[in-house]
Amino acid sequence: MGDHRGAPGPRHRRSADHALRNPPVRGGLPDPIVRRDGRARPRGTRHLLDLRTRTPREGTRLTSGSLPPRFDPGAFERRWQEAWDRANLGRAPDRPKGTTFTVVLPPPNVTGDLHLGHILGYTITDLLIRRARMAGLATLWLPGIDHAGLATQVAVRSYLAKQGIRLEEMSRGQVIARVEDWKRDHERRILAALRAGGFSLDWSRYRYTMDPAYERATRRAFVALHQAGLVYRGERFVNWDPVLQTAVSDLEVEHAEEPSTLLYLRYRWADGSPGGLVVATVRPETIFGDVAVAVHPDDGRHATAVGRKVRVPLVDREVPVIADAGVDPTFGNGALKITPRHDLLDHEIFQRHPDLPMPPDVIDATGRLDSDWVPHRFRGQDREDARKSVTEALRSGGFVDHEAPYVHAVGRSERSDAVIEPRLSTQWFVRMVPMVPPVVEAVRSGDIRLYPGRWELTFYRWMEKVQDWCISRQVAWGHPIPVYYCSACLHETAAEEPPTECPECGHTPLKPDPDVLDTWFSSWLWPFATLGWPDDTPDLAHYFPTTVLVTGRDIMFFWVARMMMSSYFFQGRPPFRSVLFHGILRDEQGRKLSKHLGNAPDPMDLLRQRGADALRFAVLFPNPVDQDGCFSPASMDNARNFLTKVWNLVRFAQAHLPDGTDPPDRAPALTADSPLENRWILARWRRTVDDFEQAIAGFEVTRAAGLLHSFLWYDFADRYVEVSKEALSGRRGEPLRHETRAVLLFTLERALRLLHSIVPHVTEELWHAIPHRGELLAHAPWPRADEAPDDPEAVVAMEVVYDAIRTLRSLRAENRLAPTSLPPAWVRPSGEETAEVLRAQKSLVLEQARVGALNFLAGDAPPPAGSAPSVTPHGEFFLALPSERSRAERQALERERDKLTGLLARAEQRLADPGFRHRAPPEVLKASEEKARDLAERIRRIQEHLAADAPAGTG
RNA sequence: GGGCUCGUAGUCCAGCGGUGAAGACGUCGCUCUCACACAGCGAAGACCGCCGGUUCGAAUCCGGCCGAGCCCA
Repeated sequence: MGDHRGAPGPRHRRSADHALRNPPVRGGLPDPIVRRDGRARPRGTRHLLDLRTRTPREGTRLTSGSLPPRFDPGAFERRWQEAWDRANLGRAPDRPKGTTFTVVLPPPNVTGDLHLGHILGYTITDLLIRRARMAGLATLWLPGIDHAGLATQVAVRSYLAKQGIRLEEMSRGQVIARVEDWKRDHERRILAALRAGGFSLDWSRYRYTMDPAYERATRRAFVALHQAGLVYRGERFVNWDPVLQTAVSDLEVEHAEEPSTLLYLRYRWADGSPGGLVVATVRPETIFGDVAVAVHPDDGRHATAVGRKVRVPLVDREVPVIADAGVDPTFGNGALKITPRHDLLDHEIFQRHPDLPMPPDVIDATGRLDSDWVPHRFRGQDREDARKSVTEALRSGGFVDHEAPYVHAVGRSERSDAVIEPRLSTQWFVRMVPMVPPVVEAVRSGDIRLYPGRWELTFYRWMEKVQDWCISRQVAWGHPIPVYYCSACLHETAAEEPPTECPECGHTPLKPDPDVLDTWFSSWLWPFATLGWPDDTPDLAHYFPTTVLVTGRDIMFFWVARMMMSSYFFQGRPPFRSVLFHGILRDEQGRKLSKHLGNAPDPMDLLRQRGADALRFAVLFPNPVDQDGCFSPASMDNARNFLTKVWNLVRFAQAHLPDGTDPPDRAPALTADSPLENRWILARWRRTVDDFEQAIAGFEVTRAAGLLHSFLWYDFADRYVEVSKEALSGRRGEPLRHETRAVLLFTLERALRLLHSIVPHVTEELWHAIPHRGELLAHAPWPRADEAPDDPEAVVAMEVVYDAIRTLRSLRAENRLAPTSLPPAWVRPSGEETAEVLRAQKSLVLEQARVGALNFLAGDAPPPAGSAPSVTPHGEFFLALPSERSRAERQALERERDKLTGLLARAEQRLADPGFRHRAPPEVLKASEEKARDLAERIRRIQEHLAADAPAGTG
């Protein structure tokens, strides 16, 4: 690989060879919009899924090193991905020296394709990873995929169902073969998307939750927990999915309010006396499994009923009325039918009354009524149908006292949407409670930090009431539970490798457990199993604990919390130092992006049409990633516009940097003669780096992106580039031209380095178009703030200058002066400092405000005749007008006066308050007084100007 | 039932005790000025959800209400 290290330089890039290897994007059509004709272009017609991909104009890309005016991601993204691959960019060192920076990729499920939420998480991570790598840390970003047991089997199941194939009718082996086909297909697509996104992962360490080594880690974990008594098998109530016919964990059940009917059923007295006990239920179909009716012991209404017997409707079976404190006397009539096999609470009550008989299941694993206790006519009916027919039978039998609409929480299976059936069954569980304390302590003490911090509260709450975790699943796709049963002595053996004989009695062969493990039972080992655990590998020693986990907060409990538990149990250490939770992306109407709603753009389409960089920038900015942000066509346009801006900045620089310009190894040394703009842009750059680093330290990635956006666009492009054109032209002398070129190049090159962490391809392409040192931007050193000097004076002075420029430009526009005219202007500065700055930077104001002269008025000089005034905090400005004052100008003055009057009123009110004068800090008081004086003075001057030509008035 | 988050211009969103409430999209003028019309310059547009409280001072802190969403049972 060594001989291919060199990245393609500009020469390589321009070769026709490359143009051929990167043909125009598929489906590209010529752009029908006339580009240079602003008038013909329809306004506001932009679409996210704009399929009119631009065909690169022949010739533009291949001509003499100059970049076309717009960038075409299709022309270079692939090429740089390949260059990074050749340079082994993502490859982490085997023997790292110094600080390491490790992230494990939350492994995408092979269930389906990547969605925008993945792209968001990966973009954030790649930002952190590229930055760490450029900063010289030993950086590992470990990729992988998750077999996603149940979820994938369900996906395959519905895929097959569309072809009329029923998964239930296939053998276990056939199911696995089908799912493996599916997995291969989706793995390929996921990996293609990860590459297309430009994510700098270490592919040499790629892992899959079902590769043999990972399976071994999963078995080791199970056996170790089994030995520790933290994994056990038992008959307990579980959430049963009757469609998929498997148990699922509490987390896989989604609760929602659903309308139903509450039936008040009359259970007649067994002794034949009139009346009976009225029992309320929403599940009449379970009455066949009743073994008692319970009332609260303190419920006076039913005191005499306790101890008597009632008959279960429709079957006439006699059951006792019992008293139990578990009954909620406020529900229905306060009488509860006890169906111990189909309701958790009923089961608890049942257990406190040992004399009650244990009934059979009256609902089977498929959700149908079945058992000797069920009358023949109802057997085989599905729960929903049975509810209707049983209700009907109860009504016609006169058992329904009354009925009422009722809304109650119904649990549905996350995967099949089937209503969960509480079912007593024998399953494997993990005891969670003993695993909680070190995790809670880690978060409390800050050993693991959650970002944003507000999630801590939610995290603790869940931890406090965590329940045992049901980990066995009755499906084919997953890690087999490594337990083997002896048919002779009934001993169960948990072992990493199948034992040949029963360790208790020597019996052979042993029967393996038929179930598989919950997919999260392998995922919760991800941060260390991927690094080689259970072996004592160098990677584990070097790269664990990992640095940060970046993930959606929807899997906080499924995954993040459980990883912490497993890590403290198996490693005695946290799995990561920080967790960054990002939000869920929504569309413009605030809906979750989902395939089902059809509002989820496929990231691959966006990647192909708009490029990885635009997509990456769009998910980070402008909507904050830590909230449930909105992803809209506008964000994509915004990103594209910004990248075009950066692209053109480089084109500008290219045009002004002569061949042979030195690479910007350090910030240019400024002299006492250096112009304000050069001092200012370097100071602004320094502050931008500082702010960027501060934002990243708190994982505020949207703010970080925004800082670069506003620096490059508003400071660098709108101000610095405009201001420096004069110097770059050479009209202000060669020494200044030389210095300005150096400042321009330094600032732009450094900004590309920071920006590279977010939009790697376009920055890499641009970096190679300007003087630089090194083979790849991806390997360039991370900029440091202290490379450039701070210069607070320059920052303040530039603000004063630009206030003046804005004021004069505004006067021009309001008075509709011709763009070419160069009217003279006057200023009466409000203070000596302002006066000094404006005097020193006069030429800058003349140029940027397009005025012919800037004259300074003494404090008492009258306003120049025939001029438009504007009164600002920095002074009074006047612009010469060709004729009398315009109506627009008068209105602007009046508006300004009214606004200032309002402000003054507020300021005076504050100053009139004795409390304020006594309690406010002196500097605040002083500032307020100055402000009020300043406002009053400016209002006075505006009034003068208005009065000066009031009679004319007509403009 | 318990908990969390969010209500700021037409839209998105920043600010989180003293600001003339920042920015973007959109809107309206002017400009195809030799990096960029996917642009530049200028303009209009917000009593910061409502009601109380704390404070000399509240968009910002506290309480209540109303509205939107999410999580857990």
